[in-house]
Amino acid sequence: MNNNQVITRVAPSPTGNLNLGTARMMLFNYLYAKQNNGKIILRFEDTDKARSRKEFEDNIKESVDWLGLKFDEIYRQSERTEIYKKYLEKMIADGTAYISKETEGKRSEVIRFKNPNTKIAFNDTNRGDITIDTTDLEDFIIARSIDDPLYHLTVVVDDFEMGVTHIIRGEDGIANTPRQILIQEAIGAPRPLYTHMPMVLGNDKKKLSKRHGAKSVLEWKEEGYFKEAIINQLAFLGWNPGTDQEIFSMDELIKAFDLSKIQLGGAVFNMDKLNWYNKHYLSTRNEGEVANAIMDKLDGINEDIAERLIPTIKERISVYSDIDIMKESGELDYYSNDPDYNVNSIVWKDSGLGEAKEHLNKARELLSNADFSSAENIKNSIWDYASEKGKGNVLWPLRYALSGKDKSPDPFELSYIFGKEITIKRIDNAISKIEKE
RNA sequence: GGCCCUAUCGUCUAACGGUUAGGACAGCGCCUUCUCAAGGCGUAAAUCCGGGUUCGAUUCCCGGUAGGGUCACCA
Repeated sequence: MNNNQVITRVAPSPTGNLNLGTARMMLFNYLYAKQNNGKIILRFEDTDKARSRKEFEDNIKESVDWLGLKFDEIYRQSERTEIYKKYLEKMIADGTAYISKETEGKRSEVIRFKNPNTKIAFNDTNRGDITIDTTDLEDFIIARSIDDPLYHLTVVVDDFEMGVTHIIRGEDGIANTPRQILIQEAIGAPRPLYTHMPMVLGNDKKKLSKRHGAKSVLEWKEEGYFKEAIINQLAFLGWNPGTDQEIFSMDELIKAFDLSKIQLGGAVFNMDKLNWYNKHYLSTRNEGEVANAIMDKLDGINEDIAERLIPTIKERISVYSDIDIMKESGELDYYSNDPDYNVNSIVWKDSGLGEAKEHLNKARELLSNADFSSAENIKNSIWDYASEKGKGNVLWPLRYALSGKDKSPDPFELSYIFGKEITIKRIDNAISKIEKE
């Protein structure tokens, strides 16, 4: 047992699903522990029996597993009542706590801490010395009863019992620190090192919350975000390596992480940057895995077409859920249904309807004899003609005939995706539409 | 409101008294191109204000201002 071993902890209360803010706190504790060959403890602070739920605990566990955060030890405070009781009894015997008769509140009797009413000065590793007068804290309550301890007591006892050396927590913990130091001193616990991280903010600069549509880690996962993107994004919220490197794997983060470089001011969560990270990781992902994921989202589209559509989709999304958005906006309709045409749109710029028809006929002929095994081959079959007649004059009507949209992938790609039969059919449809005019 | 924390481009940030204040995302422009997307190149954009200290302040100190946090028999 090494007395100098770094031990960090993260202590969520299972009263909700794991959100990004807490996940970020876990990440920093994890990085710091790992880079110092230390330990990290996960402790469920479930002393509030009314609000704590097993399903949230499960959600938190599943989330950290997915993120790749491995904890060395896991505890549940509700199973440690005897330990807290021991300290409570000792404190009462010592006179640092006492049983108090109450005239207000839910109980007629609670246990209060005997506040010495001093100024507490503590050092935050990054913020320097912070001094707070504890007088207005009064004799705060540390337990509902001897068997029913409250947060401040359990935190201090556990951090002591578990040998926690470094507390890395949110800035909102600053206000709690004096109370906890008071209790440490009462039970003779050493003072750990404190680092308070800036909050994650929404666009309105307020603490990120459900109101901002803040999603749980698993919900991000459901949308198709990669854990690498989320970890990378989270790491850069309130920290940076001081170099121009933006992309970091977990191992690189462990090496590069520097607690002293943690920012002091709050950081706004930037969705665009997350999407950028995710697109990056999408591009470096195993192709088979990506193909399967995209394929799943493309149900409802003919399987052969969907198969050939995959690379086109991959290039156009940042995250898999973008495909759902494309579907809803109708952007994918022409992959499963022949489009309707607005005759005027078939024509490229100021060229005429007759000309469009002529080029479509020629394109039909060339494509009938073309090798459809790749978009490149299709392009080759028609490229010379298009170059000669003007690419816009030929390619725009062709592309429009295939998609019925002003904006779409290029006609070679579309032809390849559709295959010869559908390609020819749609050209015929467009031609007959022109003829009906 | 009391107490505490914070303050560089729109956003995330670099700078540890001397820089043309750098990078990334987003934006804009150009190139590529039949359109869109992707890609390449480029461009615009910041030291909250006022006092000090100093030969010299983004940087150190003080005061404002603004933002955030916290004031439970929650954690």
